[in-house]
Amino acid sequence: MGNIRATFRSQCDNGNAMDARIPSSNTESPWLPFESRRRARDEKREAVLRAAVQLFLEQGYHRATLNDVAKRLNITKPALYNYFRGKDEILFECWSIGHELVDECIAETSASAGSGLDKLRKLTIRYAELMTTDYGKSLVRFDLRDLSEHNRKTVQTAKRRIDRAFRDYIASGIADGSVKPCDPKLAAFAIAGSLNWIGHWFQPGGELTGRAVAEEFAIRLTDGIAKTTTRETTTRKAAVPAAEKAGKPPRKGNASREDGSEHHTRAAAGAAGQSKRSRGRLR
Amino acid sequence: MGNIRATFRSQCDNGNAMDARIPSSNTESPWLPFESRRRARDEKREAVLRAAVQLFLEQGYHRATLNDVAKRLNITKPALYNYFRGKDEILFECWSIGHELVDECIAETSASAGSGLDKLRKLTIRYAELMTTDYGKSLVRFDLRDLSEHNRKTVQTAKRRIDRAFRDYIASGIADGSVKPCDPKLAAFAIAGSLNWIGHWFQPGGELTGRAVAEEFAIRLTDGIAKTTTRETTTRKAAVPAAEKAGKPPRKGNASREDGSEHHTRAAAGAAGQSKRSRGRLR
DNA sequence: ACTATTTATTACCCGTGGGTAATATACGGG
DNA sequence: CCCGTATATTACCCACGGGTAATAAATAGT
Repeated sequence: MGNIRATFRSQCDNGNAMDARIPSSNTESPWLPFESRRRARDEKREAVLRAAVQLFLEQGYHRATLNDVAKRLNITKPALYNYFRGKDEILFECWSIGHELVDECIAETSASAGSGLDKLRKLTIRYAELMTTDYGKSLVRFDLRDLSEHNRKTVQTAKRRIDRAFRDYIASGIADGSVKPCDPKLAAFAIAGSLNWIGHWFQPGGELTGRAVAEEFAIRLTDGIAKTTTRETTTRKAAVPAAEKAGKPPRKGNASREDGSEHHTRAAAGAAGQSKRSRGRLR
Repeated sequence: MGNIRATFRSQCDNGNAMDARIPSSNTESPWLPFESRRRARDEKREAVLRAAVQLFLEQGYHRATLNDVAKRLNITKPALYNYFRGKDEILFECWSIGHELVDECIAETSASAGSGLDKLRKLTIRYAELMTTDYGKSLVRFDLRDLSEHNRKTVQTAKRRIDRAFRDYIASGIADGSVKPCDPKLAAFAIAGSLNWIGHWFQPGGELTGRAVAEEFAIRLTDGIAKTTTRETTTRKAAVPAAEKAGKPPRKGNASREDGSEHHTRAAAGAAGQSKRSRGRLR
């Protein structure tokens, strides 16, 4: 039955020519079928996450099995446990990467100059574009309840932080006169909801590029509350910065290390990278 | 272990006083603990659906088990199979009810007079309010991929119909001058996305009523594309019409009735009720 | 009352899939 | 060259939950 020895290699024929790191479906496996398996640990870890997030999005978290994930990487299920404590931790890490990317967007936006409306637009366009990527979709397509208690709290906190950013920009926009008076809470819900929904319908192969959707939405969503209706060409900048490697293995270990919560820095490229990633669960 | 004989009755102490039918979390079971179990078949069927949709929303489809559903109704799992062919069919029926409700909204809106913008606003407010109900949430919180091939197609078709309604109203609004020129497709995505997201965050117990959210969203979302910015008090009408009973049992039967697709009419109260519900799957 | 039909119950099956134990192979350093 | 560590494999466990078979209780009809 098993014995999937060589005979693979399958979809690993795109040679190289990739420098963009995180967001972009980077489908190649560091595990070449049966020989030459060395490579930095973190690259493998990230490869697992890339495969996992793709599968979770394609099939849904519950339908996608760890065997599926492993198969896509030319390895077997137990090998995954060298890098993660369990399925839900993989899910959490996908979520974490998404949140780091959002935090970068927020940090950059907050650091920039401009009115409240300017910032709202800037965040909107960045957030929208993020929603067209795999890790961005993670933020809205996965179910909080699949996480452990501890990790769920972490994610909830992060989500609140995002919501806060939208509200703050709107509120400051009202204060500086760039935004019409309105309830920041509901307005934020309306805008963020529309953006989040992108993660449900956007398909990378479609007629629309992520950038195009982002720009259109930025105009459409902010026009309703802007004091002066603008149809400007929005700011143009680089897509998303790369992520540099760091951190160390989770190690399950037979010596019961209870509640080991360690950190894994994934520095931002341009802005202040205070993005951490906590690991470990109690079980 | 088992032997859950009497000793129940639990949460069945709200006496009566219920007349509102479908949308409104109507938590009471026609199966009183162990005596007097008669009642029309369809009422039981609907009670199953009410319990199921609540549980699916609370816990998520995959975490909620049929035992959970049954327990909430004071019955046991196999009893559910008197009314449904399987778990995924229950899910589908929840979806179907939601779609019938949407179809009613669309039908009423289309039948009404007014500009494209008027219709867009009318649909928006109704749709938003629907998203605050259990069956409305079904439309956006459940996963298509949990359905059988056949049922999935049905739902997809229905979803396209909804999308079409939004686009058509926007397009006709552009034609009659009530809406600013824009891409109907993207504008519809933006509005519907925002509305759909309500189904993810709205909690009935919160500070906001469904009606309040609906009215605020109707203004907020259409202001961006309206030619004349209005802050009108939106139309006031009755919530949602009742549903009358009809149809007949699915019956699994040991005589293999392959591919039995029957219909179950659920007439609308005010508008033309062409809402059908197809049943059966191939397996 | 007896019987047929519907509707529920108890007891069970079994596929699936997350997770683990034991083990084999590669790698790196002294 | 050999040993320790990291990393992978094979083979297994077992809980969970959807679904079914056999059966019992209730209901309706005559």
